[in-house]
Amino acid sequence: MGRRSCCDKHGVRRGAWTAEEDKKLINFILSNGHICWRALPKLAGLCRCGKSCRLRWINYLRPDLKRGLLSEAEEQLVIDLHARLGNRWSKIAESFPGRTDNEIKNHWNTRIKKKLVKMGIDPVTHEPISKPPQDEDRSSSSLIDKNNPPPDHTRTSCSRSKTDGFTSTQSDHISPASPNRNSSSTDESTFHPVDGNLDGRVDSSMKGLCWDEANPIVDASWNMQVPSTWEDNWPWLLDCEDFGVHDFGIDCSRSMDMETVESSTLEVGIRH
DNA sequence: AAAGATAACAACCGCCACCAC
DNA sequence: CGTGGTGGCGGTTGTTATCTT
Repeated sequence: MGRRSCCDKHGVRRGAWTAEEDKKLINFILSNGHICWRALPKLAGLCRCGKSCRLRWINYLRPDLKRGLLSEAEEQLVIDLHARLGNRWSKIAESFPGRTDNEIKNHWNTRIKKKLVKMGIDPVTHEPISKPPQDEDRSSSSLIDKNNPPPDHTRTSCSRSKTDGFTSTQSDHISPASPNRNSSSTDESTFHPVDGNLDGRVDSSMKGLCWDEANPIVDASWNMQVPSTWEDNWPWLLDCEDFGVHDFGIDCSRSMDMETVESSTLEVGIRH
């Protein structure tokens, strides 16, 4: 509709973030929170667009991020949630404290998808591909009951519509129950992770995998843990030898009393 | 050891929802 | 109510790392 992108492309850096930029961003957010993503780059002295800063922070710099590969249990839960929610990665990511939607999405696209195909399961429909593998161990994947087909996410490209959820740009067989991140009618309102199914039925593969607040599969160490030191949370930044850690006021955060850090990080956490 | 293929992941883009005015 | 700004989401691409030949 002709609206300009959030950032003009002139004078705005793109591509991989440098350690220096990371430090500036971390430093600024820890000190001030992110007041306004659009204004942040200027205030933090970054030649980036706000969107880019937000993404970098959320996907990579947040202190509460878990790193490393998804565990088997996490992977299985992704599969189960995907079967129910479709490609709504942010919703799926909500069940994985410390993981980002981007991370889960990437993991899905690069690993889980292939894994499922190997197992003879269509990663889109979660149905067996063509002839169902008779003797294959299907316990490790949650196949959806034929009477309760999974949400249709056969589209490879879709746009979201205010009124009817997804509008297909490639596939025209959209089921009415298609996932719609805006409508709470079909899934999130009725899907109870603990129950493990849309209507409370527990599919066998979900037993023992259901998200349980009391016994989360993933640890709960994501609650905006306050970094005690820079080395603890952003150790890779210290590897950069092009500039000193102290060049960007990092030291001030180190000496920042914990109350300040706590309030600022808490603020960041609360805002989202 | 080098080249090509593949996998993994960070980052970007475009669209949409929400909100303030 | 309409418009514009902003944040958030999902799809896609680009780059780097790893594996294979």
